[in-house]
Amino acid sequence: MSDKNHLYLVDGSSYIFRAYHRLPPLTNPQGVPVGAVYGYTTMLWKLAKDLHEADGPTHLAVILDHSSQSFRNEIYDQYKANRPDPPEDLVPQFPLIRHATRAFSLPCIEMENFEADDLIASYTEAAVREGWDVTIVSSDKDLMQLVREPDEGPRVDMLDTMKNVRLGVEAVHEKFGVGPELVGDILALMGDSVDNVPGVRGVGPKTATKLIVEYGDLEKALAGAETMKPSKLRDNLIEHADMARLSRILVDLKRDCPLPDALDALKLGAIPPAPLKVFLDEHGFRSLSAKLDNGASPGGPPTLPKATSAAAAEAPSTPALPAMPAIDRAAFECVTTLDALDRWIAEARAAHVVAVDTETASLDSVTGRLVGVSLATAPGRACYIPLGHGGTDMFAERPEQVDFDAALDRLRDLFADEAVLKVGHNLKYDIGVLAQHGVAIAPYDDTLVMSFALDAGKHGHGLDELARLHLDHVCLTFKEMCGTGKSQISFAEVPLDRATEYAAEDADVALRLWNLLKLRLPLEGGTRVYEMVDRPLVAVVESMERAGVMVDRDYLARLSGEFATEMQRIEAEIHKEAGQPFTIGSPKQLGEILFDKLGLKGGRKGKSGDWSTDQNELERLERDGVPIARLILEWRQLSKLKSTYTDALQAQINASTGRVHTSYSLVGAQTGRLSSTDPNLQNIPIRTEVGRQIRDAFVAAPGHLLLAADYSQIELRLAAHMADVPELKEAFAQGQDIHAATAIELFGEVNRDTRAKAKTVNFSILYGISRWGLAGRLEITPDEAQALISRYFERFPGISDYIRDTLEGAREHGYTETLFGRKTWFPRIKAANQNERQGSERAAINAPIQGTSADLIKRAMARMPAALAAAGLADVKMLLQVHDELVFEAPEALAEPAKEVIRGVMAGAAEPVLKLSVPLDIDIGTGKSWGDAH
DNA sequence: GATAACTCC
DNA sequence: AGTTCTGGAGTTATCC
Repeated sequence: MSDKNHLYLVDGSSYIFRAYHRLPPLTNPQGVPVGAVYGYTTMLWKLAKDLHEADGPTHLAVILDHSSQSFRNEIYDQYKANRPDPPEDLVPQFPLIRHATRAFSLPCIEMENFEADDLIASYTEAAVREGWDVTIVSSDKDLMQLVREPDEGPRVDMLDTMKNVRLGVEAVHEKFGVGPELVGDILALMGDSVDNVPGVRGVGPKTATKLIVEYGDLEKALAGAETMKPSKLRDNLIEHADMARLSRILVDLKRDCPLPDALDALKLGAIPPAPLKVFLDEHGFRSLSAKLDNGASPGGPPTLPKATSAAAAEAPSTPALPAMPAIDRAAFECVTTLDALDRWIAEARAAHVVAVDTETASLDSVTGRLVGVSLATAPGRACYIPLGHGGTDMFAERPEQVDFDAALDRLRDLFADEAVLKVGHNLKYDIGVLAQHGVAIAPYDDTLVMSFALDAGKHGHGLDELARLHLDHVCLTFKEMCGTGKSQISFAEVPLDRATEYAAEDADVALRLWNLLKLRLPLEGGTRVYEMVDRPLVAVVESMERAGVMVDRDYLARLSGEFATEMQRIEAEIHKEAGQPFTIGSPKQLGEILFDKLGLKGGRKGKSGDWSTDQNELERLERDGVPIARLILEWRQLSKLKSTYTDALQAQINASTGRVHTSYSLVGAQTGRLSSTDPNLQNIPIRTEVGRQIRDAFVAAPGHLLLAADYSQIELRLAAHMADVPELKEAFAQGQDIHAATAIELFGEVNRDTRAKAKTVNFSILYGISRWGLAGRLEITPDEAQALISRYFERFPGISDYIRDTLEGAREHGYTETLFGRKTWFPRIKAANQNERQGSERAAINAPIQGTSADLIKRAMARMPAALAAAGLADVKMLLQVHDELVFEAPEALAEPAKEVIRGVMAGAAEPVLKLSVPLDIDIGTGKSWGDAH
């Protein structure tokens, strides 16, 4: 950070036009349109907040056009003559820009006869003469003439706050192909239809750049026209030379206007909150107002997190903090004696917080051998304790290290110390590794989970990514330590000095991130969901993973064999139908066989140019009476079941436990759902009879039963509650068939057909489907689908209100929220690209419902172990979660009593913070296998 | 590594 | 000018 003065000049007039087109048409409580003003206000907030940041403003002024007339009209009476009137709902926002600026106690400068651009140019000149840096907050191409980037001396750049990019000389070159000093010449040749700068007919940006680059400047290009070979361009240049010269004068910026305020008067300081508060409340800018109430004041210490506007969503969230020392890998200590270890442990106890990271020989927390532990006690204070480096056999060479057991004994006490908070990034992993050695970790904070609670949807949450975003630091990578592919080595083989740099850095970074994120949680409303749901869940989910689930290997092998035989039979039939052998598993070959060789009609091609052969397409062919289609579908199903389940699952059985240990990600789904990998136990087949057999491979241990408990219709229930639909709530309260009830509302009668349709509509609405999507699903026309949707909204007006309110909220704030306050961000909700935007809209409609459902089951999971223990059922183990279902393993005698405890915890998951207006019904079954338990 | 296909809620 | 074709996940296979 430099103590140099840095002047920010905000081009208010051009900003408001852009904001008007980019932001939704909000109105304030008085009904005045304020969308652009809101954008402007959040921009000022962000700019003022960056005071004291590197490259942030020390001085700031907003520059406005005084009127539509300026001295240029005297030079050329047609200047800006055919500019259209501003849109009707933008006009009342012009004066509000001045109000907003005054509310921030910032200088607002305008001057008769001069345009904002001229004042900006003049202030820039004056500041540069004083040796100040200048940032012009605008994306107006005319102002690019002012950019400068000398080897030494002041720098002038531009800042586009909407795209959050800074533009320097390089960007000018990119846009115009020449440096800033020649931009005026380019603009003069091009002309500008909006400002009615004539330019030369037939010359656009490309030709203008070509001419200036070739001849050197405007005058030389005009002079050179005479010698050009005859062309339309040559004629135009000669004919319009005078217009080009006039244009050059019009686009030139006046750099010596009188300055209404002296430079020093533009000094940026703490912004008095009182007038700002009045302004924010007057216009209903609630999120900013709340921030102000929370103590965040833009412009002066303390500087706190930025506004929760959609614009802010695109930038990384980095609150200003007391300065931390730079990350210095050379300062990390490699601990090789017990004395040194004791000193670090004492330091951690004194600090009452320690960041922890474990290194293992493989990436599996159940089998991964512990290789070392790193600790950090303060930013910049970190060490690595190697415990298992070197070869594993008795005679292998091992670098000097502390005694494994003695070190773990000492760490065990520290990690269980109630007075020392343990911080880690993805602690679930470290808890799992250390549990293998009888070491427990409590209390703890997890920066991965904290980041997710704050920024789900904004960016990833990996340690390296967060370090780049929040600490502007690039971490050493695992790849740099261990290599990749065949030559990859185990972390145990990494030399101690390198291992120390890598491992201690991770602990140091985690601790720094924790310092940032713990500050943001309460300010941004993330505390409740983090403390009540996600943080306690880390240990609960870890114990589920470690428990694993028993899988019957012989049974799977038998199924694999059956599937293989059946596949061979079908394969032969398919090849016979096709008249030649081919790879059925290749969609490309299959498409060619079906549509080129056999000449089947009605195929569609995807964007790769290949024929589509997906399930929809094959089912269509089947209906058209094409026998091969059915065979392919059957073959595909068996192939999927065999490769993904019956073969793969056998390989996933852990050799030492004899069980399958999945890994759950707490940050895997933007909505707050868990995800499951290695293997994914959340997509075990159930829909078809053949697939269902795989569920029978998941069995209870001898003397035990599996118990499966699932929420019935949870998302529809939550939709009925959240959108406040009396008819649906009533139907749920009376335990009615909800799809049948919907069918009555939609079609006036219930039969198989109308119920199935109603069910489709119910789910489709939750997913924000369009009429075209529904039409495809129900095989009706888009018009009929639209009629159905309209009728649904008419019958359940709460649903259409919910959708409207959810989308408005997402556009205004950039995020949606669950009933428990979990945020999901939608940075693309205002994307110019329609597909992207509508995709975000559908996701935003669904996220509060799916996310609330995820919150509920997670709350149930977090409470479950204690509830079971309190009922004397500590031997009942929670094993699996499948979004609305929990699977337990219970000693046979405990299965019945466990049912009631589990039902109680699940049904009461919303309480006490929330009273739902619909009951939560739980279906519970038991059996020797997962299949039986359903 | 990308794409298409399929599995689940 | 012309299109819009349900949300959230993970794994396997083929092909480049």
